[in-house]
Amino acid sequence: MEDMALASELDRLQAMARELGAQVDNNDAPAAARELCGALAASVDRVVRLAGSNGNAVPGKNNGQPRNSSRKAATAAKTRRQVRVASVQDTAPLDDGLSWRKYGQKDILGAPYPRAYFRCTHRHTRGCQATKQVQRAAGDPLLFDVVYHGDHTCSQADAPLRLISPEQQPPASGQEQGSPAATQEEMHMQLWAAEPVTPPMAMDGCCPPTSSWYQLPGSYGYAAGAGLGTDMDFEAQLDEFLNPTKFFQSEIQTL
DNA sequence: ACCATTTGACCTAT
DNA sequence: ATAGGTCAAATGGT
Repeated sequence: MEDMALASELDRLQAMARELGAQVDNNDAPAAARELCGALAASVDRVVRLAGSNGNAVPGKNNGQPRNSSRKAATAAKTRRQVRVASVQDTAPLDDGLSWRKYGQKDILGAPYPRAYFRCTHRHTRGCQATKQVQRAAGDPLLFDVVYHGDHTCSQADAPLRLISPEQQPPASGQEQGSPAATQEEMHMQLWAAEPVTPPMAMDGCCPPTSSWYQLPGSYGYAAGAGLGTDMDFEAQLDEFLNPTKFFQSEIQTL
């Protein structure tokens, strides 16, 4: 349907705008370029706003209406985190430094790339229920949408704060593991890394020590961005998109 | 031999 | 009926 195409295009636009923004940020580009980039971002913003508010329910976007309004969704409340990772390198597998085991892959309707399913390696040995899904963003093979759900109960916290020293340990993002306050909540976040040299890494954390997010090394540029095909809140996306200085932005919703 | 990945089948929700 | 998610046998690498 055309809504799908619209959403896809918007996602592409946002992705490209962010990519551009990162480029502009990383290399001290001329002021003109920055300005242009800002204008572009604003334009994309307006388009997204129009699309989202016109009653045009953008597929895959949660326009306020709880898609899973049934009690089933309530009972199945799980933590869920979305991360968008941009790899400027290429299609190298996302490596967040944590032990995941791939257990499936599916072609997703309307998506050019299949979705891969991973679970924690220690699922059986430690009963860790954490899983993640990785899918290439439509239109931009360098963008990966990574969705984590479930709490890591395994103490893979052996994996230290990898963000601090990327070359030693891949970065890991914090999660609310062991944080009871967050267990009933859904956390969406986009994380965007753009670094020409570093290998693509999804900064997830298998078993983060706290619910806070780690500081990111300068070599990574993070920007909030479009949650493509998932129930991202549009306004939140915009806020994040319009605040590139916020390296991180997370929102919490209940399913 | 062990472990991870691949991939078609199967299950479940819509 | 269809799509998304998971299982598990087959396969390959170390």
